Amino acid sequence: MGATKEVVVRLTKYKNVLEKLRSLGFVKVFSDNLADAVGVSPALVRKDFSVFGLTGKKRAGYQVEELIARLNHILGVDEVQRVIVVGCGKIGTALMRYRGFARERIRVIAGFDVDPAKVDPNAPIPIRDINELPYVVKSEKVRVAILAVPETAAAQVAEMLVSAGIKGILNFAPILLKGSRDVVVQNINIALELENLFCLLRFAEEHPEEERP
Amino acid sequence: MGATKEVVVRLTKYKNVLEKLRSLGFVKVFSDNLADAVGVSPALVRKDFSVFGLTGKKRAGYQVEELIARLNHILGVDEVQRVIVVGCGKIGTALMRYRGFARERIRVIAGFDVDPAKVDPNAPIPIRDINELPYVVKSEKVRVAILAVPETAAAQVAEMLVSAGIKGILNFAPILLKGSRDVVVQNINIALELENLFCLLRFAEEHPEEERP
DNA sequence: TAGATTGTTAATCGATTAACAATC
DNA sequence: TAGATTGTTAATCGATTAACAATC
Repeated sequence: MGATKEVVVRLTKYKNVLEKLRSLGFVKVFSDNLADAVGVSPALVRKDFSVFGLTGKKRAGYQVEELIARLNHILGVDEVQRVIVVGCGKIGTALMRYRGFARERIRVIAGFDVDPAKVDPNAPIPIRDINELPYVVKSEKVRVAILAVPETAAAQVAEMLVSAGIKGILNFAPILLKGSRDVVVQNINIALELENLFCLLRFAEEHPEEERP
Repeated sequence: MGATKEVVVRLTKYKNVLEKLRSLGFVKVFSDNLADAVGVSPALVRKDFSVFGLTGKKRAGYQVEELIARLNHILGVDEVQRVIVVGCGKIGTALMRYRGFARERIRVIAGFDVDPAKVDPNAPIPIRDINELPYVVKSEKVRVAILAVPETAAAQVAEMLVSAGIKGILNFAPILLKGSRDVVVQNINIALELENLFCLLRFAEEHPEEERP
C-alpha cells in the first residue's frame, strides 16, 4: 500500500519541480535530479514512481512531458479544482485573491461570511451569506472548503460544512480539527508553525552538530 | 536523540491542549487524555515526556499547571517571541494583524516591502522599506521572519534575510526553500496543501475501507 | 562495448506500540 | 488492599536506503 499522505506530498513536489524543468526546456530527467531538487534520495523517487507504475528508461531517465501528464492524472488535477472560502476576515479575503491558486488550476468560486456587511453577491468572487452555503455546495457540487473563521466558530462551522456535503477542509482556524470517515481535514496552524520554528531554532542552537530535519 | 521536528510538533500540541484543559479547571491529566485529544497513543505521550524528563505520578497522572510551565520552558516560549513580516501584500498584511499570534506570545514588530507606497513607519505595526531590513534585524535582534513575497522574489529575499542574520524563516512563498546550517526553514505552501487535499480525497473515495492518515 | 541508470529486493533505520514491572 | 497509571524495555511496524541485476 503506497498512497500515504507522505507519498502524495512528494508526488506533488516532483510535479512542481518537473514543471519548472519543463519551462527551462528539459526533455528528460533522472531520479537523481528530482531527488536533489526535492531533498530526498534517488531510490525513494524511483520507489515512489514504481508504486504508481511510472516507469522510465534505464540510462535514459524519465520523459519530463510524459511524467507531468501522468502525475497530473494520478493526482487528479487534470481539471480545474473548485473551492469555497468560509470566513471572509483578513486571512479569508487574502486567500480568496491568492495568486498562487490560479497556477495550480484551483478556483475559488465563492466566499461566505456571517457578517451581512461583508456580503456582496456581485463581486468578481461573490461573498454570500453563510446560510446559503448548503444550497451553494449542493447546486455547485463543491467538495472542498477553506475554513478561515475565528477559533470560537471553527468547530461549529466545520460541522455545518460536513453536513452540507463538503468532503475536504483546509483549516486555518487555530484549532485541531480531526478528519473522519466523511471528511478529510488538513490543518494549517500558523501560530503553531511559528512556535515550532522558534523551538527548532533553539534546539539547533543548542546542538549545532546535528543535521536539520 | 529525541528532539526531532515531529516530537516538537507534538509537544506544542500537548501544550495547547493542556492550556484548554486548564481553562476548564483541570488540575491533573493522564497520558490517556492527552493521547485522545492529540490523536496519538498514550505510550507515545509518555515516551515524549520521558525524553524531556517530564514526569508524572503513577496513578495520579500529571499536574496540568506544572506540565504547562515545564513545556513552556522546554519549548522556549517563556518570553515574547518577536518576528518581522517581509512582503506586505494581502497575505503579508493579514499575517501582520493575525489575532492568533497574540495568544501564543508572538509579536510582529515590523513589516517590510519594496513598494514605497506601502511604507508607513508610523503605523501601529510600522511598515518600512526593505532596504532598512538588515539594520532593523541587527538593532532589534530579530531572529525569525515570515516571508510573504511573490514567488519571483522569494529566493533572492530569502538570501537577503539570511545574510542579515535571520535564523528562522516561515515561508509562505510558493517555492520550496531549503534550510541550511545558517537557517531553519518552515515551508507553508497553501496551493500545494490544497492540491494534496484534493488528491487525498480522491484516494479516500477510491479506497473507502482504509483509515485516514 | 563500457558506462550509466532503472526497478526491485533485501537490509537498515527510526519511530511507534505493546507489555509489564514498579508503585502510588 | 486492589486497581490504575506511570516509565521503560523489547517487539513491531513501516518507511527509507543500499545494493545490484537487468538493460539501454
